Amino acid sequence: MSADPLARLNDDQRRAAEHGITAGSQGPLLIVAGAGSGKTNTLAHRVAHLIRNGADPGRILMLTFSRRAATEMARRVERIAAASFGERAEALAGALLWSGTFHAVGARLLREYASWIGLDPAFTIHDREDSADLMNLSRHELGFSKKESRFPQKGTCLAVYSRVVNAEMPLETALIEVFPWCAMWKDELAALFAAYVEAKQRQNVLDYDDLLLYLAHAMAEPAIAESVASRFDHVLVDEFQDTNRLQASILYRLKPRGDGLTVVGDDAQSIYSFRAAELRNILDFPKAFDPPATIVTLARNYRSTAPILAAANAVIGLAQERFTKDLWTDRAGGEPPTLVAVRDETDQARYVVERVLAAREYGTALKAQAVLFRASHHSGPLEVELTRRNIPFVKFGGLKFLDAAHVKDLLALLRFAENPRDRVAAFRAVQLVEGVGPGTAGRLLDELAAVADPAAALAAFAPPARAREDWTAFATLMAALATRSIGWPGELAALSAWYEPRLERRYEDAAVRALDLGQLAAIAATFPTRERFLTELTLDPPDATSDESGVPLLDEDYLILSTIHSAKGQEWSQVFLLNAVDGCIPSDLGTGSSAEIEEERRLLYVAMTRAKEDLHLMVPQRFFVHGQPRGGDRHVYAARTRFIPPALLPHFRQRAWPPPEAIVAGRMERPAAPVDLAARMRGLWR
DNA sequence: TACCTGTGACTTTTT
DNA sequence: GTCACAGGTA
Repeated sequence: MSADPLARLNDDQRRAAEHGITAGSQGPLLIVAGAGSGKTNTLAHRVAHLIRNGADPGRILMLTFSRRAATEMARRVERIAAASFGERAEALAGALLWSGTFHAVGARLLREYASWIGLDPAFTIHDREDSADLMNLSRHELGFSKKESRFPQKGTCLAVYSRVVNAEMPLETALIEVFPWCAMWKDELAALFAAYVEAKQRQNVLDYDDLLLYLAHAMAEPAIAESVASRFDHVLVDEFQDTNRLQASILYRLKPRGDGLTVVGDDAQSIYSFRAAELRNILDFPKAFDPPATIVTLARNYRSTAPILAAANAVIGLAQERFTKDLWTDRAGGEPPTLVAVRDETDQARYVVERVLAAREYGTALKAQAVLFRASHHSGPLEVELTRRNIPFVKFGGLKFLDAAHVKDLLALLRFAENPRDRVAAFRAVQLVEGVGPGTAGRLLDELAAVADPAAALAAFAPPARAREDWTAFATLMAALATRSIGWPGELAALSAWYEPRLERRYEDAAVRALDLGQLAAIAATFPTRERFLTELTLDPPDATSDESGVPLLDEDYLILSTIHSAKGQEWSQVFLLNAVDGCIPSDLGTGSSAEIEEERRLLYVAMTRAKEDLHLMVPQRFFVHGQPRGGDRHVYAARTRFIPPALLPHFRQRAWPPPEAIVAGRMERPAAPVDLAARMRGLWR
């Protein structure tokens, strides 16, 4: 144990870590922490310092916004605690019982307090897809799918609902401000949402928003608020600029006077307004309390070289509105970021691979390098090139393992067994039986909903003639799952065995998909019960799918591919940003309002500030458009992102790749004598 | 009623 | 390249 555990912090960081401990006051604290300013480190030191000064780690609540931030935080606290506690660190491992996303903590508290609020603690949690499907059922039942002019699709309906809940705003306001093209459907949407809520309650399911909504409303009851609040002496919130109003409500009900409350954030890195993140949460935090919260600002950047930081500062400097100061660093030297002009996405991928391999030759591990992009599908050509050249990579963000149809099938079966009233799961599950379609499924579900014992009704159900043969095996299997006679995780193996013939019938690539089922079984084995598996899988889905290349083992070296959103809070030695062109950043889907444009600018800022040593912004001159006939060659010519106008070019180095000479050397072979084209042109008219 | 096929609209970021 | 939906057939 070192003499001063905080010795490695600078003065500002130390003030943040020690706040309220030496002074004896436990007033609220706001840490405004710029990119790379050692934010997570400071927060982790604060937690360790609290514990060292007598705080009970079991009574510390650490809330983060994303799952990735949650794991990162837990890891750092454990490491720092281990360093400063020495031998006692062993006893501390796992002592931080309450650390996770708002949603995960919400789910856990709701299960504990279920009986207080008339909730069945065995509720299942619907992910976004499931919620949209359930919304769709109500949409059909109300007859909105057959309107003369098009009614919003299920995903849009859910987005409106989610906005209303998370932003705590009236439906009308949400429609006007965020979904103006749906404003004509206000009454229908209100009716739809009412039906949706009733459907959820009948089936004993909660969606993501409910995890926050139920908790917020429960906490409005003084008795419950007091009980929950009394469990926590300290509450720390990371990425506070990304929280929405509903989350703020929960926080203020938990700690109305702000005692022991610490929040950390950076308004320049707010990139989640599509999820109703409310920048005012962080701006108004200090004055929400009396006396106001203490503010500590961390403006020194320890991550990037001076030229990279200067370029990033220049980009964010053009923002219309900004509250935090520029970051500074004393890391001298380094190259300015490079703007790389390439012909198309294929060359872009080749350039990245070439540079990644070159850097590895000079000693930069693949893991210390990352390729970032705005939308998940932007990495497609790069993934092809990486696979072709046998370079291992792991992709974060975008399509989830759980989104694959065959994985969803298996989970639907499992969820149906766990909660027979879960209509979305049941609807999907029973249609896996050959000869059962939407009609039969609907009829069965109505029967199940009407009886007291759904398991018995399932066994007694008489399916249509051609489904009869398959049905017996299905009903037997589901009965076994209902009575839990097989045991966990053997249930999943039994389901897979039943499901696999269907897999081969349905999909060409059944072999690849079967691997996913194997992986699912491996994941399942790490959970003690079926219920825990289902809950935690919904809230904490695995990131990577097992395609042909397979998931690299954790001790292997691999390249990181990530959406910018998923890259927040991370850092790498060398960073590539794909498609730094208008239409991608800003996305042409997000250029409606100036607020949206500003968010895209912050997105570029977040991407740039991930780099420690080298930063490459890729500018493909053209790329192919989706949604055209096979083999079509429609493409658009792209311009450099508008967030790097000519005035900012001095902060960058520009190059074209491949260099012009390479093209000449590779392609041209001059004829012995020059061809006199001019003479031929003249000859055309003679 | 299940299932196949053709047509048209849409395609972000995450819990 | 996907999803929602309409229409035809067994």
